[in-house]
Amino acid sequence: MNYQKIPDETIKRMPMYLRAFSILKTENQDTISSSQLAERLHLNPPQIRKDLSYFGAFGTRGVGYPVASTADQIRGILKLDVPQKAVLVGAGRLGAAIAEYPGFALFDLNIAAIFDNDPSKIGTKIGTNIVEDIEKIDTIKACDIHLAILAVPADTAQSVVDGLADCHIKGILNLSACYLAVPKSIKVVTIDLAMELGTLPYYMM
Amino acid sequence: MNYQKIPDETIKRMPMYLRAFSILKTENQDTISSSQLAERLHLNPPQIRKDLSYFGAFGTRGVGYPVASTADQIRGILKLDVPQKAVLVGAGRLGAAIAEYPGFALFDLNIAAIFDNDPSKIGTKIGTNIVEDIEKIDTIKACDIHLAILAVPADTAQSVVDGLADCHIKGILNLSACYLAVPKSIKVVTIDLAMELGTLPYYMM
DNA sequence: TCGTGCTTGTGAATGTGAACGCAAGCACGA
DNA sequence: TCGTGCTTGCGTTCACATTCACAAGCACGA
Ligand SMILES: NC(=O)c1ccc[n+]([C@@H]2O[C@H](COP(=O)([O-])OP(=O)(O)OC[C@H]3O[C@@H](n4cnc5c(N)ncnc54)[C@H](O)[C@@H]3O)[C@@H](O)[C@H]2O)c1
Ligand SMILES: NC(=O)c1ccc[n+]([C@@H]2O[C@H](COP(=O)([O-])OP(=O)(O)OC[C@H]3O[C@@H](n4cnc5c(N)ncnc54)[C@H](O)[C@@H]3O)[C@@H](O)[C@H]2O)c1
Repeated sequence: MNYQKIPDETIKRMPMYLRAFSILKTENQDTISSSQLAERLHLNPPQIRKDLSYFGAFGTRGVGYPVASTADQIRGILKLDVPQKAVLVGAGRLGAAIAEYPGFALFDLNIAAIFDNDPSKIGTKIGTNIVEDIEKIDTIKACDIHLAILAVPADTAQSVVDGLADCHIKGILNLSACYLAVPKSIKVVTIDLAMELGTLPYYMM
Repeated sequence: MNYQKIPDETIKRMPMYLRAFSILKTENQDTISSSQLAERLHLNPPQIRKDLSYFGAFGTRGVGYPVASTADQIRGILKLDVPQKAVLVGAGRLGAAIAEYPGFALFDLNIAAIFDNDPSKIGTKIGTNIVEDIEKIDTIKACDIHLAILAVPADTAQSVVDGLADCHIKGILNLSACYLAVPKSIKVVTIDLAMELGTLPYYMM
């Protein structure tokens, strides 16, 4: 048994690799070397080789990585080889932008349901979904949905999460500026745009 | 001279500390210990002490950190002690959500101008700003604006950035999924929501 | 004025990830 | 069939970040 823990940083880069390989496929390039790929992504070639080698030997020495099959491998690793459904909670400004964003399709991630608690929003259509009442969040249990995107105000985020935890949700993308307490079985990624913008002035001369 | 390079990871946490201290101030708590703060932010106490100590000794042994003055110190470190203006390029779905988001105010970050290239958007009002023609991006040179938020399609992002580089912009928050080539004087932070969501299925059992 | 208790500040140790350099080994042509 | 050139895979080294452990030192009360 040659088990080795895979660095989180490697996992974070995998979708970038998948995107690159997907694009290469549309360009009809059938192999790519680590140095060519590194140039595209602005990484170092050894970084890419090490990352991919954590999951096995995908490349051919002297040639490079076969585009199509490596893309399939990465999709399998990330569990993106089957379409994944996500629920969006919070149909506000940011939620609406996300609901209409076509860019998730590249990863076969689909927003399959939208919930809000504002009566004026419930029943309206955003993208291909009708906004439903957050009280009925239980209905997603029957829908094979395991991802959630959270675009509600920070002070209500925790209560929404508590509800999601009972609905087989296993991954949450949290867009509000708060810590979320979740059972260990749920993975949370928090993105706080204001905080990211707040670091920038520091680097100015 | 006791110069020491400050870890990037420390800088990333500073806005979090600033937010916490700002909130504590509104709660009329005048000192806080590293362990109390750690509990709020779900960090380890030594992490907080080390981070803050990179910038000097703000705390009092036996007591903790004085809320008001430490907040001021952090604001100074992050250059958020003076209001910072940002320009938003791309008044689409995501851009509009950001333009109307009040959460930047906590850090005294203000969106002072919005640009787009779509004639149907130019002239319309979003939040407190009128959308202007991207051709006139030069006008920001006179406005003391050094931050930019980029919410344009990935394939036009680089051309917009080339224009911004001539306009005294020193920091860019890039929301599209692409690498941006910039002079060394400009700091870029890229956030790709699709990529972040794409990592989540990996962690599912 | 002095002692006690508490929390900071910080060097040292540990852990984690990035970069390097080279042996392994496939493809291809002679 | 064998040699050459190229690129991977990976052990090792290096750099960075986190955690630990404890001395330093302020506040407060006796
Ligand atoms: N808009 C941005 O650019 C931006 C930037 C950074 C962070 N954020 C964060 O993203 C989150 C959403 O931002 P927004 O601008 O879309 O806010 P918003 O107020 O426009 O939308 C919030 C939505 O959540 C709904 N909601 C409130 N409580 C709910 C509940 N208990 N259950 C279900 N739905 C509920 C509201 O009805 C509303 O539709 C906030 O936490 C905000 O801090 C937004
Ligand atoms: N909406 C989301 O949830 C989401 C999520 C992740 C990433 N993104 C990324 O953010 C960016 C914007 O997304 P969006 O959903 O707002 O797209 P959008 O198409 O709604 O908006 C893009 C805007 O940019 C403008 N534009 C195009 N070229 C321009 C130019 N040269 N100069 C100035 N303006 C120009 C367009 O007129 C449009 O108003 C895209 O790169 C997208 O990939 C969006």
